[in-house]
Amino acid sequence: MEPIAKTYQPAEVEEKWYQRWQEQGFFQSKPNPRKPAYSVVIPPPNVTGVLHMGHMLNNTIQDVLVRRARMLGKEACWVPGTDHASIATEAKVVQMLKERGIAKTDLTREEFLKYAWEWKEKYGGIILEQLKKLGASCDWSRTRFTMEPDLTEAVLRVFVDLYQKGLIYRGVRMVNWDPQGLTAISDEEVVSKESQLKMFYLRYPVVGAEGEFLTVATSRPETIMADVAVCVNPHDERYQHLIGQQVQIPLLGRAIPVIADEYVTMDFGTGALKVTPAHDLNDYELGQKHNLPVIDILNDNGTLNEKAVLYVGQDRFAVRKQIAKDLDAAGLLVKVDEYQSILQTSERTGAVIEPRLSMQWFLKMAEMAGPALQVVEDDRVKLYPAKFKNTYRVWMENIRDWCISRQLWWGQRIPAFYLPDGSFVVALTAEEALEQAREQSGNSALQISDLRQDEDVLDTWFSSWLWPISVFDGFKDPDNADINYYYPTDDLVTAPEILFFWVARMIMAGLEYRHDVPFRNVYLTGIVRDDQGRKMSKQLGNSPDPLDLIAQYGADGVRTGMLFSSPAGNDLLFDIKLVEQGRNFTNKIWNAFRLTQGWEVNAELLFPNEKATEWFQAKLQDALAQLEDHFDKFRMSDSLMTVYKLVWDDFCSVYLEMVKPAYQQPIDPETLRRTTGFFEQLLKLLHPFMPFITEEIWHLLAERGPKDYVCVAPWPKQQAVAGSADILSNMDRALDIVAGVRNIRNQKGLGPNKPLTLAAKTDDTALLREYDAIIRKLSALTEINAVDAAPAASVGFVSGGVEFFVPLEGQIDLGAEKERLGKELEYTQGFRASVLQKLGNEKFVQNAKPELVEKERQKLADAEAKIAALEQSLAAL
RNA sequence: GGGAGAUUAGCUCAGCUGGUUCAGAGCAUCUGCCUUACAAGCAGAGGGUCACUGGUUCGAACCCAGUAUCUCCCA
Repeated sequence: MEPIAKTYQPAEVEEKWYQRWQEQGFFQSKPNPRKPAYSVVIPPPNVTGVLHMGHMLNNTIQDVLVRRARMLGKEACWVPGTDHASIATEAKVVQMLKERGIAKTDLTREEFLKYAWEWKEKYGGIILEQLKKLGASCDWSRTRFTMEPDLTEAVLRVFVDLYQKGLIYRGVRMVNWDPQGLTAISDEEVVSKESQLKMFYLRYPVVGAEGEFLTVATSRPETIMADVAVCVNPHDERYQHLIGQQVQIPLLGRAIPVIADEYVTMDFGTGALKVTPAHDLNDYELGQKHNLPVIDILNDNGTLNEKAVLYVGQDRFAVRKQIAKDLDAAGLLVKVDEYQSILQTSERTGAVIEPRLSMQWFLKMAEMAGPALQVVEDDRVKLYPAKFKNTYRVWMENIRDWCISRQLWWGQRIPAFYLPDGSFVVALTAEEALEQAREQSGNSALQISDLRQDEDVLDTWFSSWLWPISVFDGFKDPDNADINYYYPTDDLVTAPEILFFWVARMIMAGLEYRHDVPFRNVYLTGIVRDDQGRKMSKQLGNSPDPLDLIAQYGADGVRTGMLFSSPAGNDLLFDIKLVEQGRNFTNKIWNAFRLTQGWEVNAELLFPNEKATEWFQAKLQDALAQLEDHFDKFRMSDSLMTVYKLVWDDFCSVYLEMVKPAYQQPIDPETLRRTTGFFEQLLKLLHPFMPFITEEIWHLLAERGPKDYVCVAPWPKQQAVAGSADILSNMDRALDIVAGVRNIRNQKGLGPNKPLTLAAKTDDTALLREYDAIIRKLSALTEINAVDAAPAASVGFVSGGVEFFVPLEGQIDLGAEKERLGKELEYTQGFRASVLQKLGNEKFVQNAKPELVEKERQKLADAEAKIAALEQSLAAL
């Protein structure tokens, strides 16, 4: 047999096992009426994206849940896929074309889409391949894409349906315009950024009052050409005389009225607000209220149009700089202040958002929000951590209509068809549209070519909100076996930032189209940050490449590293040390395997390890119960930590040390059998976290049948161990004695193997006799004796209320020993005093639970025994 | 400006319905060890006025009020 490597080599085994799992079809799922279903849909990543640390965390958690469910005997189904990410993908395609010298405007829609699909075929799905490296146990045969034909059809049907229900409408609204992406985006796609801005103070000459000015503060001087009024607070004494007068727009000279409205804050700026309805939402509302006109001076791309009169064709930011100079030159600029404010930017392109009036499609939210809030309030959908329930409620109660149209080509084209007269019909196909159009217009001569389909596409989230239904073909075939079996799905793992974008809307769609929630539990992960708490980003360059990490530390190491510090909902401060710790853990497991692997069996030997195996069995069951509890509460890092400590501390540091034979000595068959059994149990518990190494060792540990993989092994069952509590506490006492001896070895600088003896001052020697072999083995003692008094020249310690002594001829510092015992005595006396005080308190004795009072009495008795013992020891010195 | 949450060891976090002298884990730290499974390791140790101030209670990290600081969401 080849020697086994001293350190675990993940690269060699990961590829192999992932391939075997797939060959065996372990990840593939189909409805099985004899098993309970467990389903998860992946939050579809952007089809052209690459794996980042956030994906790693998110998908590791999903895989842990799915693998455990599979082992629990459920029909586990994890559906993978990607979304088409319209803005992001279109931007990338536009960029690619630009590099080839092609402008989007040179292409027809069809030509552009051809390029886009080409791009998607080339780069799409890379991320799914990367997930395999992580070990993700998705059913790849079910991979879906939000723009594939079936899912597109689902989207269009839903659009038509909601339109017919009167929930979708078309209207002019102030939208968030992305001048770079050249599209409207929804409120949820706007990112507010704290920024240092400049506040310009401009003079507006008062009409008919030579030399008098009204000073207005604005951060956007380039929009003055779109001003239609200046507004002051009606109670502002400074401006009373101006209300109803007119002022001139600086440079431009156009006269606009001074109006009054309580909306204006008197102590912000100068208390005079320029009103620009076309370019600010609040101004728009103010304009509506006061019947003011709307002057839109911006083009789609953020340059000024001819309505601006000045600076036509220049970009808004260039104009801002220029106009400031020009105003200053004209003596109309009073001053410029720096101030902190919020800048709205596009989540997709990073461009500064322009509030802009335009015709868009909207989905009414009010009707759908009510039920979607209710199911979360009722815990029919549970959020983890629960604090997000509040956030969710606030949002749902203040929800606004959803702008679902995007001025892009990459996406599902809105199935609205315009008639020559400007009216429109909504239908799934052009043929149906034609039929409707003929009926609506009364013109039976209309042809398809007379209809013009809406140019816009639908928001990507308008596809993703259907995901839990559409991946199971629940729209195409609402009564099919898959949807009936897998829906509602069980758990959804995603980031809190898309709670509204996506989670809330999936709930709405689920209730609308399946009359049931889309999932029962939503686990919200935190954001992966670097060790300084900064969000990981490409720009900062503070994000490691996940695939490099896997190559370097192994997928199992990376997975556990990510989970070590990721309590639900909290951000994860990523530190490479965590991954190292994960890698070290794989190595620990590997070496435990090497140890047992090296044992030679001697069939003649008797079984000497009853106590040790009985204890580990109890310990394992204890840990299993804790583990189940953590899993039930979605406490992933606690689950992992429970297994980590069970394996490292209890199995490796204690159990294996208790049972392992002396160097080059053979082992008895029963110990080997039981140890191997324990190891198998541990591999099962470890498997969801560390799929690769566990599969590797599983197969090295024993000859396995063709279908015998830990990946599909049954999860250990909880079973009561008779006398478990005593077994555990007795061993704790024994191990505490071991620690006492080891501590003395350390303090006195004795080596770990120097033969020592131990004397115990007690009459109750039952425990010592029972655990004699274990204590002696773990602390390298030749013998343990019961004594009546402290042996001369010995160092002592107290454990479990009993005094122990290690005789050490000529190596004791009497003074230090006295001091130590004195401290111990002092502490114990203090402890007794506090217990006495409690027991002396009549109200305590009356009010507290009887078993609590009894416990206190026991503590008192223990303390008194200990004090007596310590006093004797001190006297003996 | 409105709302939510947080503040426990150097760091990241547990601490369930108040009840082991004011408390736990992992990592980090310190000390000693290359003791043939593992130095990616072993053994041991130290470390906290539970943000602050009051209150309720026989008893408070835990409940209440206020203060401070931080984070997130919304405007």
